Amino acid sequence: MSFQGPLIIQSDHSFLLEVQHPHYTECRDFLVQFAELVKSPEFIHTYKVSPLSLWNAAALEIPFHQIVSGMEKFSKYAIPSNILVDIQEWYGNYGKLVLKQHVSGKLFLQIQDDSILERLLHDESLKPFRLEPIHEGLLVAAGQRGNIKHTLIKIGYPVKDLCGYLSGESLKINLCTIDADNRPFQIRDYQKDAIDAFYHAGQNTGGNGIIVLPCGSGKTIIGLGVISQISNHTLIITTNNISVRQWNQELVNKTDLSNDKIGEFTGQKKEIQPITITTYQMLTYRKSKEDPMENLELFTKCNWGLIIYDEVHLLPAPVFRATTDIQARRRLGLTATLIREDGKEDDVFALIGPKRYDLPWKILENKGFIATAYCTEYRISLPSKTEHQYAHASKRTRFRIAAENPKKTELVQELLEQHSQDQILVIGQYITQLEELAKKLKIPLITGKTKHEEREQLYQRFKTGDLKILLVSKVANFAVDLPDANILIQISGTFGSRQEEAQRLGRILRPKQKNAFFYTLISKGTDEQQFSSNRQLFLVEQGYRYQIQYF
DNA sequence: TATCAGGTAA
DNA sequence: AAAAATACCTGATA
Repeated sequence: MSFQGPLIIQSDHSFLLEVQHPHYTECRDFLVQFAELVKSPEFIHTYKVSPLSLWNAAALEIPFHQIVSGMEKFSKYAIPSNILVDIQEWYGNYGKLVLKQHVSGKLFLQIQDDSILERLLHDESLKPFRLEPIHEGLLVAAGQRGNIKHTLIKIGYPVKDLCGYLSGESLKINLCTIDADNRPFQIRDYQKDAIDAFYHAGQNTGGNGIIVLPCGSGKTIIGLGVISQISNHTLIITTNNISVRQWNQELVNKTDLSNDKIGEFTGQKKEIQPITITTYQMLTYRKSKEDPMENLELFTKCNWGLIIYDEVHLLPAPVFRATTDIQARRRLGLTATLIREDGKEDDVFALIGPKRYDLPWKILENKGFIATAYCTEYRISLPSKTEHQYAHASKRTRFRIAAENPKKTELVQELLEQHSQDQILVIGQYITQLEELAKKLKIPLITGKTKHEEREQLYQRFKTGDLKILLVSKVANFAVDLPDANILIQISGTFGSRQEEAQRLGRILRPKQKNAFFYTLISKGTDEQQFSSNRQLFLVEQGYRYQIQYF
């Protein structure tokens, strides 16, 4: 073949992709199905395949031959022989271990591959389970359903769990065709697809797993759809109180459920109803480390037919432990990124489930469901005085000095003038930096300390367009009720959080007539530049290109 | 009954 | 490697 592919596949499982190549986009869309982007400098992007990335591909039923033929099509050179062997093994490992109910009342771990069986029998970490070898597999105590899956994934073997689910208390729920505000309501095609993917993955009874969708694409709607399809008592767990209220509103607004069937279990209210919405903190609260988690015990007694984990990428460690014990309940995880900066992706995979549905951001953009966004990274030199300070600073304080580069103020001013007709959010990481900027530019600032009443007032003024610029701290990461804007200027952010960057871009993606612009400001040649490129990885993977400017 | 300050956790 | 925000509780105040 005379075709020179854009992809260099290396034997260390890294895939190098040429950005300038005419087939770049096509190849990127192919790679994101089973690989993860780890580096994205200007000309060559590095992807890596891992067992987990291939298990997710296998769970999504992306055919293996499609992965191989894609690699052959895009590869510039011959594919190293170990790569094909490795990815086939990883991909193939999903589904090799199947967990089923056994007549004895125990669980049957079916293993078709004798060499795997042999390995498991001698593995130290499996000793405590006292597994009993029988024909074609092992018997496991019924109470160990979660633990065994968790332990096995840590040694490289994902389990396909076919033990089924408890039916849960039933409750008829239907979605409305006209919402409470008298507007027609219809579920979108991709939302329907996501609901179906989840439902059919569990032997057509609704199963377990994760749906990944961009910010602003209506994840709550998908939650409602799944609830109505399963029509069982449901526990919804979210990250904060505002989000609890939002779920409640959406349920009232778009389903035929009466108010008294929906309960909020938070610091303010302690209701448990057929549909109960609570927070992760409430669930795992205890007075001291020695006390039991009373709320959790309270909830495990209920006969839920479905548990929804909102923003599943933020799921805290104690909830993992709790989830281990409720493997017989249907579980739906919702998220925009699925990336965790703490590397616990495999815990999510084992205990909540594999990815069942994923929709690239650019596809939604093309269909007009989210706004077209342009990202720019401004690299700003340090003033000579600060440069000197930076050079002599300890590694700890360096990041902060770079983040608080005083020249950022000038650029912010310039950008504000350029976009005088737009709704602009300025987001920063450090309160002192934000306060200074607020004073200099005479813009209102919202931080964690701002009273709720004052926040609402500012949000309201911003919504009506009376106020065109708003300065916000990290509250923006959690504030679900933050009004929409079309320009976002990021003056500093958390070390290398890909998740945060994605969330922030999501702030300006609600569809509107105007295009969205995302500016991220960093100090040239400092540690901040390194962190910044890490932050951008997820969005680059999704097809966003950061234009580099110098200031 | 509601709201606020203060402390703790993760 | 570090700062900020959140949500829980308790107890005081109105």
